[in-house]
Amino acid sequence: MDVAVPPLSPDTIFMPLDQPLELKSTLESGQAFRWQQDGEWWWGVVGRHAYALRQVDGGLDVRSSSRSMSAAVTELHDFLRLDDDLDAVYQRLAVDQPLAKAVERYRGMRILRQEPWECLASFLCTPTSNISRISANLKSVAETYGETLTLDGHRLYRFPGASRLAEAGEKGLRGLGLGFHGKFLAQAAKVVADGQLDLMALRSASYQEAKTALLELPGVGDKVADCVLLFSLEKLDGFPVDRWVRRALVDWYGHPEKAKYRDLLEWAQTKWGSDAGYVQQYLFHHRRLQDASDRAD
DNA sequence: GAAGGGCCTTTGAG
DNA sequence: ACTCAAAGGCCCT
Repeated sequence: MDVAVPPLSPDTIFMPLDQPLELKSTLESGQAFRWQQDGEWWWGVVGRHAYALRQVDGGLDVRSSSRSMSAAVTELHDFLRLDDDLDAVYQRLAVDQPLAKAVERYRGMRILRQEPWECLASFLCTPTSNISRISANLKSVAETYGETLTLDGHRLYRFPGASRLAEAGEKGLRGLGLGFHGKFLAQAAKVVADGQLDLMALRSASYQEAKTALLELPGVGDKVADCVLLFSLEKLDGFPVDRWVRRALVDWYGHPEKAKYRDLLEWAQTKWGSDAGYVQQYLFHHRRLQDASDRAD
């Protein structure tokens, strides 16, 4: 069946994919909070540039504020972790019932390789919050303090650097509705801006070394640390246990409700090794959306 | 050292 | 108008 397709603007390029990718679940599964859907296009920022992405047969249509489209494709490839062999991960997880179900539903959901500072700042805003509020908070922060980018008439904002948010301070951030998260974010911003913590260097550190360093920051406990490790610091064995993952582990794998965080973490890492991060993402997303649809009944 | 409890911001749902 | 919950962490017993 033929569908009328508007012509692509001249600077749209097609990026072929040889990996499973589903944009919606990847960008709306609580790992990144600033991508926005407008019709079939997804708008967001990676590095120094704005992007618009559209899922099409066999790949993505890409628009970017970058002058070099080859650099843009490289940057997206990195961001989307297309270097991970997701089908191989699926094969290893297929023996497990809840995971097989989650993979069937959300095939193509990928872990993202985010910028460590934005990732840390984002997850400092998550405790006892919810995804829609977290997204609103981070949007305010970026619009207030971030550099403006434009792409095809759309305005997007880079996430502000640590020194900019250190200047903003707790007051400025609380003023944006961040609540007590504003204090943690301001404090972390100062530590990073002062060079006391080199986030990028943690990419080449071990899981334990990197985690120990993150746990020094006020507002960073086991869970936030594991999110930053998994979503931005190359630690695919990171296994953040939040409310939803805990429910999944209790109901589907027989763990006691009050199991200690570190016992659950060790169990997951022993069982799934460096697939633990993907396991967590599928359990989280599956469980969260399942409960949401149950409530809608 | 482990375990339990109170507290912290804001927002939306019921 | 009230209570509950939301990708938790900290501090005190």
